[in-house]
Amino acid sequence: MSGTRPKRPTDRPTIKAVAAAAGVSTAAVSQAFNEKGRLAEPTRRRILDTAAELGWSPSASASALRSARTRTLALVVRRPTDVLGADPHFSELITGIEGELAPRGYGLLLHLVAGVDEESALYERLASEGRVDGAVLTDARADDPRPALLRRIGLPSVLLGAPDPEASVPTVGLGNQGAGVHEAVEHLLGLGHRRIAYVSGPAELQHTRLRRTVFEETVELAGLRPAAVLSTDFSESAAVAATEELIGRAERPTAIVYANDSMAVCGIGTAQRAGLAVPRDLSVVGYDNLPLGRWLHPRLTTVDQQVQRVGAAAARVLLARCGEDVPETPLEGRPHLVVRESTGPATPC
Amino acid sequence: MSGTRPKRPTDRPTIKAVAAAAGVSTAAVSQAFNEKGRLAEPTRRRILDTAAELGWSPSASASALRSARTRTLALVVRRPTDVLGADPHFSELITGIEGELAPRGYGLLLHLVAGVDEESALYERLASEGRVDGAVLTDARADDPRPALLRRIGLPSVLLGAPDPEASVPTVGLGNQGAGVHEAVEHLLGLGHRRIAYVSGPAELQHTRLRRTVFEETVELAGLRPAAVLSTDFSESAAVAATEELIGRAERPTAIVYANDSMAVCGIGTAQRAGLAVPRDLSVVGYDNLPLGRWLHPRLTTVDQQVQRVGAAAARVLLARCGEDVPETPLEGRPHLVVRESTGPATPC
DNA sequence: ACGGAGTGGTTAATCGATATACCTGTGGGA
DNA sequence: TCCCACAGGTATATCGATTAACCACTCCGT
Repeated sequence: MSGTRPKRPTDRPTIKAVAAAAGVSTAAVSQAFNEKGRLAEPTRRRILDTAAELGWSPSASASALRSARTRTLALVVRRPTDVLGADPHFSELITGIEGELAPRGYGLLLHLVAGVDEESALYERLASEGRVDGAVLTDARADDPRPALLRRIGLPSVLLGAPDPEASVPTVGLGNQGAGVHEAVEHLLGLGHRRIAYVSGPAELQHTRLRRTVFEETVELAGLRPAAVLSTDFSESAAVAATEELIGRAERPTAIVYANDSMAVCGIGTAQRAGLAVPRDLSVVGYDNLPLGRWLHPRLTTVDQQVQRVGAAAARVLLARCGEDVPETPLEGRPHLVVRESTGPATPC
Repeated sequence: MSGTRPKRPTDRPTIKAVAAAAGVSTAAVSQAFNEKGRLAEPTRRRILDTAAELGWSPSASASALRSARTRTLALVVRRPTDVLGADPHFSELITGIEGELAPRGYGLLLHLVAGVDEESALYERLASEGRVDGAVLTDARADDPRPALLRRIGLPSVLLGAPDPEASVPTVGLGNQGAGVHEAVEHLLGLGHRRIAYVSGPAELQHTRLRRTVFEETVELAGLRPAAVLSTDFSESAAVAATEELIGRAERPTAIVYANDSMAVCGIGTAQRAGLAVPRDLSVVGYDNLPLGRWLHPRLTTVDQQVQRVGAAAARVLLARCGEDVPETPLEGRPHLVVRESTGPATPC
């Protein structure tokens, strides 16, 4: 004899044991679990009952091998250089995704990578090993190489970002992505601010460019010019540096809009440390509506973009691509400004 | 004919194709990739090269089925009632774990659950489906049912918490867990504080009880009594409520120690909102040393417990249990107080 | 009475890699 | 010269489920 049992400590029951115990063929057991084929209801019941009794569930590897479906999706998180500021953002996203996966027995394979190349290599490996049925792509970039890559290697995916019918993979995101920043700027203008600055994320991210453009347009539409537009890598230290630069200026801005909440929080801290009161001396707006913002003092005015709901929607699209029977719930709504306490009337200085 | 090819869109090369292309048997290819058996170095090279050329990696499901090893570990995160305060904590943990998994080709399967029962059911399913090789158990509880459960179902696991040789599964954590809180209290006493309160986490968590006990002992050793000890569920709202209760008292505490950073941040916000200055009117200490704390104003004094390193150590223990060749790097060190700006001299009121 | 359509299953090939047992050639010691 | 050890592979059973194809039986209309 050749091939031998690896004999793991766990000797779990197999489909054969269940079939024998229920007095049916293994095919019947499989059908009972997959709701395929045609089984009389009593038979199905009996099979399910005996399986429960024996504590049996189909082996994930065996069924993945045979059916070429792993019931697992991948989420790759690219970490910026240092401590990632966008982190709580991902927690929210994961919550949204998991909410759709769990009830369907799907799993989420999470990976952390350092850079773009590493990320691509990882997708290639995941696809090549057949480890997942699909992947959620976050942070759409300008000229993003990933959709083409995933399409080439045949791994279903969704891209998070502005809905784009032209894209080579489905894109999921709230419509009218600029609305949030637009609203934020209007809000500040309404409060009398005339010198408004924007602290942006990395220029290669698509949403970053869009928001920045909307910022500039909205300000210019009011007959003004942006006080400043600074780019950062989303890191806390960059946010601090940008803020210091801005409030150190002779004509310092009376309001700063940040590309995400984490940076806004750093910005508030930095301003306060410099002796400025928020919002009296400086108004601050964030983006993401992280839970944290509600509890700070002052509470953060921010843009809610419903990351959780977007994550859930992305998961649904992907599940549908994987042949799951998922309700078509199109994602509606748009980013909305949540006015709290970090913004106030402009005070001439 | 019966069994037929499911014919997925992706028709990836198989081990057979590689074997043929390299002019060897499939067994040889397998051995080349698993560094088992005896292959001449040139042969191994050639196989690896042709595999790379064809873009082949062994199918995860097939090799999992045959070898009974999935090269995947599970991390189940139990979410408290509402927005989880402990979240950034998990991000750190995941970072630590992934750092060890990635270089070895392991994956991390992440699940979110609502309660303890759901968590147990999930482990049973994961084990029963053979989806993972092991699991990291977070938040050790008093009378934690999970170690026994995982031992019964034969799923390797590590428990994060105070090292305990008695435990039925290996436990990973910094030694002398109480040291951080002890140091924090000594620090406050040294600053002249006499009315110190503690805002604790859920009583059923082991580390919570330990820290609380250490808090009480240290205070009493100084001949004082705790100003108050309040239990919460780690949620932001509970932290706010506890803080409001404390600062509303006639004899309000001059310092509050929180069981984690998220709550401490909420506490600072709440105190400031009530018109108190931190640390002038109230000193605040957190626990975890989240990145965020460095950027707030005032910067948060907190206890560093090196969550990342603990996560990495846990992963190593688990990998070793899975037969991986992992260096025995025992985890040393203990929690340390990081003094920043949220604590200051007590002012009599 | 007989063909056709259901109903409710079963049979067996197959997914792709792994691991044990086996085979073959080469060199060295007795 | 013979035999054994050993290096360097190969042959194949096997992991545990899935699924297309098939089969036995009942029921019904004509």
